[in-house]
Amino acid sequence: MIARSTRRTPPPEDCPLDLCLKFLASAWTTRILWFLHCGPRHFGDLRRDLRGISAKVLTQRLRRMEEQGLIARRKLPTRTAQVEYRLTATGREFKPVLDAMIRVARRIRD
Amino acid sequence: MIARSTRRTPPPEDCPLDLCLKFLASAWTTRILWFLHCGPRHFGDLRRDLRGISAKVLTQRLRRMEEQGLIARRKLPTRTAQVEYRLTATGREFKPVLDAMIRVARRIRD
DNA sequence: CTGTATCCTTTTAGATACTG
DNA sequence: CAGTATCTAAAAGGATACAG
Repeated sequence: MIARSTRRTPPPEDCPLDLCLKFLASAWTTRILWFLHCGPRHFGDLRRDLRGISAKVLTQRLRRMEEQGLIARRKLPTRTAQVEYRLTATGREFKPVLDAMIRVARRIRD
Repeated sequence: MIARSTRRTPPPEDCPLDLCLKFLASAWTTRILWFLHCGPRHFGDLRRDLRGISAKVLTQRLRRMEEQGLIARRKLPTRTAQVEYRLTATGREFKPVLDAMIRVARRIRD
């Protein structure tokens, strides 16, 4: 016997999973997506949503997500500086993943 | 007008998303789950599956996943030391999340 | 084959102070 | 309100050598 194994071969390395993970690499990123699914939110709203996140890190995550095309940034023409973030069409594509995460979490918790 | 905002309030902080993220925090973890969904695999098989992972990091991830109850470790009674890792029932619960990740990745890629 | 031990780098994040 | 700047810490990961 020469063949070293008859085990099933794993999926190819170009698995789309890797692509998805490039987007969800940070725990904060996933949470930001979640909160924006409720609708557009201001920078300050997100800071309150994501209790504990620092302004620096929030800015970093938002900039990254903007580069990736997940969210869009818009300055509001208000008196005091205000900025609104909203999901792009691409960003909305992740909803099924978040829903699946929530479902499995509930099952494990119970 | 005193209320500072009429914006939708975000979901409660005990969102199950956080629980799920505790499991999928590492990119390697998600990939390991994926490969184990094909069936039980040896330590060396996983090293080849996860091209680029070091033995140290693979061990770290596997130990952590074992503690979390995602996988089970079993020493095989072979002549040379061999260890098999397989998903637990809890580990299998994550399949829908992985599937959703793959679907969105494919949509974004195209 | 399945790890452990060391050392080092990168990424992520927190704290704090400050600005337009 | 929405950031920037700076410094620091913790976590994740890589490389290499070595062990049972």
